[in-house]
Amino acid sequence: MKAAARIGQVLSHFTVTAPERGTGEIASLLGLANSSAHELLNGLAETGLLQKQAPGRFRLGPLVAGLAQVLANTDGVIEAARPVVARTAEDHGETVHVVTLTGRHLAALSAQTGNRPVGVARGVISSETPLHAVGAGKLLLAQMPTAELLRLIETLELTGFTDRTVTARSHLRDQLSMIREDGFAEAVGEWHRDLATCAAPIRSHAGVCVAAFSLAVPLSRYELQPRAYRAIAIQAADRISARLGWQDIDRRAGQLPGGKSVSWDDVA
Amino acid sequence: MKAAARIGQVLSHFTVTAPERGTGEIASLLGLANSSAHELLNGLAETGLLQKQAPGRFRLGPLVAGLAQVLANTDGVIEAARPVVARTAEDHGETVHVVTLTGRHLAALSAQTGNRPVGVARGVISSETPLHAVGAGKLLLAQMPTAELLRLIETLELTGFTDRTVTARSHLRDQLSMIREDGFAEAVGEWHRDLATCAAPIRSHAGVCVAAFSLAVPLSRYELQPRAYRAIAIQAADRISARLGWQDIDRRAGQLPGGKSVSWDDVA
DNA sequence: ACCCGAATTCGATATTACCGAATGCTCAGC
DNA sequence: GCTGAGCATTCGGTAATATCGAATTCGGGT
Repeated sequence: MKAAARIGQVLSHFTVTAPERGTGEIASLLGLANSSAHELLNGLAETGLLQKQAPGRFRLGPLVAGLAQVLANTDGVIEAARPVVARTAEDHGETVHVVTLTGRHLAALSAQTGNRPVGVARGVISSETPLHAVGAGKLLLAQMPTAELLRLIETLELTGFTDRTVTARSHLRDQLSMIREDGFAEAVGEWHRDLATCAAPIRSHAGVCVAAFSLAVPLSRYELQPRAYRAIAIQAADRISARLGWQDIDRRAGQLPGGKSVSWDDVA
Repeated sequence: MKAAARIGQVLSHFTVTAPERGTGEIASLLGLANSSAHELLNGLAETGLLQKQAPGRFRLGPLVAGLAQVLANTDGVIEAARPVVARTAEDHGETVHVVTLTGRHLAALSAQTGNRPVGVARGVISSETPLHAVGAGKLLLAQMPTAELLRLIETLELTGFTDRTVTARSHLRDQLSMIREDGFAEAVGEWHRDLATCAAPIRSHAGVCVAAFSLAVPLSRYELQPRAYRAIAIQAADRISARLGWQDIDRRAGQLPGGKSVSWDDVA
């Protein structure tokens, strides 16, 4: 396997639920010999991508934080989203995320917890979040090029978490095409019984969906006024899109032609 | 060269001032053939550490943002610093950083810009920041194990930026030993003529300095009340240290025995 | 003091990272 | 519309190194 892929795999195993890992742990997770994992991890620790806490205990390192600062300062989406995220979290007191898709996993570009006593932790959106059970996941799936999407769906593990979880592929496909037309996705009690999430697309100047604006709300509050949260998410996403230079010509008349997505990875 | 080190190098070349790079660019920066750089960059883009904007144009990718979120949720220092950073930036309106040392470069663990019309951008602290010309750099140097520090100083490029920059190694060494005793460092107009920075150590429960709390202020405001900023930095750093479990037994009586620093990398 | 599990070291082998030359692509100038 | 320059990209051969398994050391627990 290529070195870059290997290192990506290693780093991806450092998660919110397991932020510290050992040599043997990584070895078995990747199916490598302990000695190989040892060399990898220690190498990464020397460069600063990881940090050695104790012999054989590793965490993500300072270089990650540094790179993230660069990203936060230079990435158009994050930059444009910053004030809107802060404002929305402040105004409504709910947890807010800006999310993209990395391969088959979600990644939070920014996160802000609400200020209410009962609320959702910022950790809900991470690489471990099941795509099919949160609003942002569904929305981002719905924006993918159709061919690629169909291939991906086949390989997704549609774990059932509650009785509301969508576990049938056909059902998911139907939902996604509706979401693509609506420009809005929600998942109410589909992952955790007491969690509701919804999301709206953030579009670049070219009209391509580059991220999702996501709201995570305790179910008890969400079901009091679902329409309101829907409006909040869409409005916030549109505001960010506007800051990215998107001209909302005819939001109601229809979406982009055929949902065609331009990605340079498609040249394969 | 080892793969981990190579990849660290590549990523480190994506900076605030040059957030987007091309194949040939990286190749010449690392002294590789174009084809090698090509394979590296595209590999990284596939894993999500980088993002391909156009053929041959790369930026940091969503995986970096995701990892940073993990770090922000699980790293004790960042976690403990979050409220203090927010509070300090809010109260005084100045730009605030939490900084560590990665090899020979600074890395910002968190950053918050002030809200004043005239203020310092958050980008001041990055891997490109000269160690010897900002408070955080000096402070972190001063906390290093002595032997390692002396070796590092010899290899530092003490570029002169203004007439106040410390460019003599002997002068720097003297300053650093004072800083270690004081538990405070400042750099007034040593990098940019109109910039003042100061920093105080953040200590873990074991008393080891794990990061620096840094204040970046326009010189015009700083020189009005330098003592006040000093107090703010020290107080904030101490507050964070307290949240990390540090018992400040005798701050005035003296520092840690000999400034001995425990690092698992020292076993070499 | 002893033992057990896990990390680390070490040498042999297969993988792949690297290079240089040839090709393809995009854009600027004519 | 054509041509040329500067890139990125592809490809095959070679040298470097990632990987493995066994032996050793280290640290925590009894």
